[in-house]
Amino acid sequence: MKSFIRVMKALSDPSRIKIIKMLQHKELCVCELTAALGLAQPTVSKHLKQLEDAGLVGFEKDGTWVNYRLAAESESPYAEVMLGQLREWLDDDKEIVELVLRLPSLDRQRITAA
Amino acid sequence: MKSFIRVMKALSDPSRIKIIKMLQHKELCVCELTAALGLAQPTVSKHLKQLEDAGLVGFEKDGTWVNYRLAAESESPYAEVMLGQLREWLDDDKEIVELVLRLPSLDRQRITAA
DNA sequence: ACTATATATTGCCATATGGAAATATGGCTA
DNA sequence: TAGCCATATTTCCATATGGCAATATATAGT
Repeated sequence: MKSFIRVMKALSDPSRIKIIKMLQHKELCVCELTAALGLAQPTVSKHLKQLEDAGLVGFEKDGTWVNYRLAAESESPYAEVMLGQLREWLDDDKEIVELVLRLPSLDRQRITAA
Repeated sequence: MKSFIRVMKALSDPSRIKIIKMLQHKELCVCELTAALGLAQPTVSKHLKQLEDAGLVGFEKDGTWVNYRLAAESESPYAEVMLGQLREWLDDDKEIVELVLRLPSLDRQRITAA
């Protein structure tokens, strides 16, 4: 029950859903997610931790950068199913559409410069 | 997005999940759910309202009793899918098993008497 | 109408949660 | 080593949430 609740709670926040929907298109580092969401960096890190604890995302370190991606084979069956469902859901949500449209122009180099 | 979040939030609480898992077996009135969960009646009513707002349950009034059931054809596609998934999930959870085992002995008449 | 009963609503409290600012950590690079 | 940069952790605040007690509402039955 606890692991199930963890997944549901992780999926109960718009910011975390936006993160998942962006990660459907490509891996992103924390600074890119931070810029895209318009939130403070610690806030994004906290969200990512919750998503990771739920088995929804994973990451790979690349120097100082940490690239997050959707969990491929999660330990949680709930996470796997929900990630599958989320592939079909919310693609037409206004906020999601706008975020995804801006994804190609997201560049960690430019973000740093700014 | 809002309707999706509503469903996820509704499914983020153990008590509400227990309600759904019990309703998979039979319709139940508020007093039966209250007795089964060991919570105060207003607490259960509030949970039921959240489940209803999410499109997860419906009810039918029968005199003073109100019988709750799982939503058959929900307005929310998210609710429908999640109810389907929950048919397959958590059946082996210890707390759920115990609740379901006690379901047959749940009798609204006896509850009133006590 | 009056009473009793099942449920809903309201008000309140303790804890959980999302957010930002400040600080700590860890890995480059000079 | 020093210093910088990306990320993580800590701390704090405002709001949200789950719980109960008290009260309101509604429907029987007398």
